[in-house]
Amino acid sequence: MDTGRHLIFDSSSSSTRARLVVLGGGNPVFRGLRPVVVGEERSTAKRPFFTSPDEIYEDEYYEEQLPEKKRRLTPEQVHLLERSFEEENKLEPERKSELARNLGLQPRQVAVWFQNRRARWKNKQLEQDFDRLKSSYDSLLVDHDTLLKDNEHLQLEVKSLIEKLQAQEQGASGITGLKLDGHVASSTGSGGSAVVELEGANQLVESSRDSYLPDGYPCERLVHGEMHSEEDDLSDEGCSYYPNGMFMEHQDQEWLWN
DNA sequence: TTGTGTTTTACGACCTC
DNA sequence: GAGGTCGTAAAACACAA
Repeated sequence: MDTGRHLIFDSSSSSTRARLVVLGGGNPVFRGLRPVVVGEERSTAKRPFFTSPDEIYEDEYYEEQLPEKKRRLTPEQVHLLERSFEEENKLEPERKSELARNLGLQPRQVAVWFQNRRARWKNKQLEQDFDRLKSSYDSLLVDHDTLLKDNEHLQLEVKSLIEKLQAQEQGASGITGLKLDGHVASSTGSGGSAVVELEGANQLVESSRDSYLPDGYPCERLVHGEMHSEEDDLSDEGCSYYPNGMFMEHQDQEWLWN
């Protein structure tokens, strides 16, 4: 990661700021030495490459190019830049020049500051989007788990009802009008619904449904208001306990995070 | 004081208009 | 060609040990 060392110089005698970039790390004297001048919007006045390691220690050069640390902008400068960024996060040339003049900075510094500020803003946006998606996902997950539990509960109830009916069928052969011809329909592979196919027994099932079905629950497929004929399709095909579009398998949700 | 993680400033490469 | 994004280096800074 650390590809080299930078020695930064500043020309105090002119507005041109010069940076000496020492590439390659290790002893700077023996590496590729390339002074890079950044001045008025990347001044073209570049100092040539050093031709020998000794040149880096030339007194004249240091007299001319005093060492400079990378300076942070003052809080006042940052404040003004922030205010300007809030107004418009893109920088037209006139605005850039004006800001630079007002802040005592190079136009290039203002441009760079805006570039970096946009990058930070974008990162922040991404973080916020992630948080929103994550909480939405977590909430869906809770709903999903709740529905799975409901479904499990329903299946148990159905099973229990069937057993009751079977017992009644055996013990009440003299009662007319109650003919059991039921079974638990196959569930969907995704923890889908359980449906009882009954003939003449809907009232028994109806009597217990309020105990576990939420208000407005789409359970018409489970218990119809009237007797079914033999031709009625009472399988659970297409009858999920999830409203349309709500159900998602856990593995199907992974795309959200990939 | 020192080691380490984070933020800020600055640049080069590449892309778009 | 100007100005944008993206990735990264390195200085500056914050902070725990």
